[in-house]
Amino acid sequence: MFSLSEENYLKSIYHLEADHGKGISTNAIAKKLDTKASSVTDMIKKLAQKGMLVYKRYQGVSLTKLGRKEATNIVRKHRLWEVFLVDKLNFSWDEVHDVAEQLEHIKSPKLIDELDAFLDFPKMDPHGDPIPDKEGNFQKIEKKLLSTLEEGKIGICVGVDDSSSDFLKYLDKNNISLGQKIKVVSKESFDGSLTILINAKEITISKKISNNIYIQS
Amino acid sequence: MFSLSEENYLKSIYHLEADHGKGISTNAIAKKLDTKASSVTDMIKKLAQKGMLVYKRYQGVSLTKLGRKEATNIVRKHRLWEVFLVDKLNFSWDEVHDVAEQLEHIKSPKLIDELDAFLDFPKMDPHGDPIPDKEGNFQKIEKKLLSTLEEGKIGICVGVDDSSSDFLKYLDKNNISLGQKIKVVSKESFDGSLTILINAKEITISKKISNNIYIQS
DNA sequence: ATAATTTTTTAGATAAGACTAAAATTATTT
DNA sequence: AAATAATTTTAGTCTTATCTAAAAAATTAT
Repeated sequence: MFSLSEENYLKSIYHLEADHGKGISTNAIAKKLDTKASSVTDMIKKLAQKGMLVYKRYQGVSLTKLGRKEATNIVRKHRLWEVFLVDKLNFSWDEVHDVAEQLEHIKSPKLIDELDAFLDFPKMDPHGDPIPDKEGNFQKIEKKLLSTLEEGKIGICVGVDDSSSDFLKYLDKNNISLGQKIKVVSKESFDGSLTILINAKEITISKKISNNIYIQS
Repeated sequence: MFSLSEENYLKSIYHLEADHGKGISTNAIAKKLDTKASSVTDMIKKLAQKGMLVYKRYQGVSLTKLGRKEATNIVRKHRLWEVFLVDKLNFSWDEVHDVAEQLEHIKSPKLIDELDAFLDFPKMDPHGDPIPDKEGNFQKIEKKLLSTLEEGKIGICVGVDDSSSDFLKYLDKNNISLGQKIKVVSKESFDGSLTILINAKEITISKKISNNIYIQS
């Protein structure tokens, strides 16, 4: 069994590996968890001890198979709870994160599989991120950043990179949601801003925004 | 905000007060929480500091209005989650306690009220215990112990005192559930054992069992 | 290649919550 | 009412997970 803290470390390292490949630095983990590097050193020693990751002094860490399995399960729980909150309890996609952050640590062999069934085995969470199945497998979704879409092309929103409440509220305000059809009308080469067509309405978004929206085209 | 530990103390003291009236001894709390009296002393000092209970050295404790409100809310959460687990996730009534024990500590202003609505504002949990509403009010259920029912009389099972898995499994095995009609066929004065009629079938139960079943008659 | 900088680790401290053992208080007997 | 027993509190220790400050190692710049 793992403590709440240990689980948070495993999850963070998992996400960092997904974004930047193996070999995660102490500092990167510290930044992700908003803690100090010295605290990270202590914890990764403990997790290495438990066989969850490989650690060599000054060399950063990589999850072991076991560690990845553990982390995947936490991610699975997090995302299933998010679906529950949105689908069943009327949460909006910008409200779910903090609560799911707590719910993901509930320990029960039966609970999460029943929840999965109750939700009808969803394949992705409210932000378009894939939900691992019981065995830890999930389908990789073909996606690219909206910012890479060429002028005149059409894409469908399949996810967001940033899941902060502020960003998601911005999207809501502009009618951007999962499954939404988006057409790039024009692209400003100076600052990378995009004019896009949504529901027959044109809006202009900054490069920073289009860099956080995933589309399928 | 309260820590997990503080919440568990508040909840235990609340239950002890419900059973034995005000003025709960250090030892009683220690026994309930399976901890040492010295640990209890430390914690009740802290909770007294926070205005959750009244404490005078060597005199035991009583919850303040605020403390009771806090405790009631935890009980509300616990029981709502129990309903969720049984009604939606196919848990049986002997499986819910440990998971609800974890879920009751999830902190979210919105979560519990949405859950309440989602479950259609249930008035009691799977063991027949009342669920406090948002304001902390709940209806007291008229009930008495099956052991006090006279020969020939009929009652309806409305709750259980002991919620241990073993006891609940015993009840399942003998078709005793909430709402079940029970007729006392005969009463053995020697050991207080009861022969009862359930679904046209007679079974004999010990005094210990009948002392843990609440009925309405 | 050496100096300066950054990153990482170690050492020692702190807070929460639990524990043991001993002292203080209250309750019960005789 | 004194003696004994039980309960409660205090004092000091331990563990987990944090922190700060300083030392060690690695990286980058000159």
